[in-house]
Amino acid sequence: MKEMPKISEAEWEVMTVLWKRQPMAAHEIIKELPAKKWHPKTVKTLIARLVKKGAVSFKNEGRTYLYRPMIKEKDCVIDESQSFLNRLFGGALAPMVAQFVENKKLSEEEIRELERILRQSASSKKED
Amino acid sequence: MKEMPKISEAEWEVMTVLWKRQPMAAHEIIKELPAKKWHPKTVKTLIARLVKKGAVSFKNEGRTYLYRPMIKEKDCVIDESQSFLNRLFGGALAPMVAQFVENKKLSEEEIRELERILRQSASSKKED
DNA sequence: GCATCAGGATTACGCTTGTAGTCTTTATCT
DNA sequence: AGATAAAGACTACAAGCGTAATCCTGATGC
Repeated sequence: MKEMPKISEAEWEVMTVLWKRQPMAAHEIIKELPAKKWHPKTVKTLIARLVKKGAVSFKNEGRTYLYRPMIKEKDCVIDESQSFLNRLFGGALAPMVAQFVENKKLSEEEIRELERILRQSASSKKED
Repeated sequence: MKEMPKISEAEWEVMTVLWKRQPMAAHEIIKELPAKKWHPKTVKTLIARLVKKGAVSFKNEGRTYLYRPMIKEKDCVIDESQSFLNRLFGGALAPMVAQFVENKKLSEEEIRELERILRQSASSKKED
């Protein structure tokens, strides 16, 4: 497991657009972001910090740069999810799920969807 | 929904011990925390900040203080959970659960437990 | 009674984060 | 060619955070 750079909340949004399409120029990233959320300069700063952290790389394409993520979304999500689970639920999945389903009242639809996910996991397990 | 003060990661651990038992004196809190994780002075600082944020109150008990949480664990958990879900999964529960069950390979046992939780939610729904 | 100590109050300090602004260089418009 | 604009580099700056140390005051040990 390689050392994940720590991505802040605002930086995360930048990563999100880069994970969806890549590589991208700075102005494209800016355009993708929820309008008026940040000043373009702010986004530049976020990008620069991500580069410094090693989360994003760039290639000189003419006078401008093309950026691309250096870390995989999945890895980051796993990382964050784990720390969330540990911090709030001592690492126990069941109470976490319980909390969520209790909190957001789920529709029949959603419940069935979740059950499907679980059963799928159960069956894939057998094949190991 | 009242405005939750933002609890940092280290502060969260202090809250955790206060939520388990309350009220507590500073030295008790320090003792409850994973030994050697922080210097006692550090814990004091954390407590002081929680007080300033309004997350913890104290009552003068002789020469020392007894602290107690002013915000409910449940509320904080809901708050954090929501922001986690939004940040990483755009608020969609199913992908989040999918990610977790995929990531931590669950035992049959655990899967059944989760199914139980879901079915319970489904049935409680009928009674509304 | 004086020295010591425990506990809260205050202060410290460097790093991160959110949020930009300024500087420099180069391309482009007129 | 000079003005302007766009992109990246560098600078700014306050608040929050992790991590304590120092200060002050009242209680306690001898």
